[in-house]
Amino acid sequence: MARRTASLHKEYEKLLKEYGPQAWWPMRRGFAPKEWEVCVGAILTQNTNWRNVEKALDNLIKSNVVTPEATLKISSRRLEQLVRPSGFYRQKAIRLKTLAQFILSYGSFNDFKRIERHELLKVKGVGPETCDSILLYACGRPYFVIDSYTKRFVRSLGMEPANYEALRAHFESRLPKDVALYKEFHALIVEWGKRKTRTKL
DNA sequence: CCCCAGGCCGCGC
DNA sequence: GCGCGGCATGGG
Repeated sequence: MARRTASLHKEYEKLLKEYGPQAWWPMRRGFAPKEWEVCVGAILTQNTNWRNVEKALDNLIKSNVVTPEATLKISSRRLEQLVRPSGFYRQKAIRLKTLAQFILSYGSFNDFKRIERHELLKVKGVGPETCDSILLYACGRPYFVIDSYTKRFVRSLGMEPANYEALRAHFESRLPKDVALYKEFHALIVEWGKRKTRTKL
């Protein structure tokens, strides 16, 4: 176990060599998403195919609902219709408004960025994966994201994934505390997962 | 027609 | 602290 897990960084290097550097968060319209868009994506992708999330993101962008302020201002009914393609749309509309309100209560997004993890986890609709996605990809903080792809990946290495926190500790304790590395490794794992399950692009 | 997708909440136990 | 049903759309 120790030998296998100690080589986690080598698994990273293998993926990097095979796939090349990935976008840190799915790139849309040819450029990297803004911080709030990452938060929105993290909520909308909960148990949902990213393709459906993109449709919802397109709707939000077309309607210029691209900030926490605009997300609070729009009616719940309208917001529901915009995010509808991503599924669970009533829940997700609520979660977006809740998160927007929460972030704005910090004043600026930059102030929000220093939030304690356990505080962000208290927000209704923000579970461990959504939380760490926001912390890593929107706040630039060194928290390794554990999602279904990550669990599949460690299983492919011959480990049984433990609970979320244990798995996160597993990654974080065996990798240099490096935000860029965490982002890249996670993106590579997602790419790995998509290639493995892809039947058709 | 059935299964799945980058979860999370609320409940019962 | 863990297991389970509910939440909903779109693609294979």
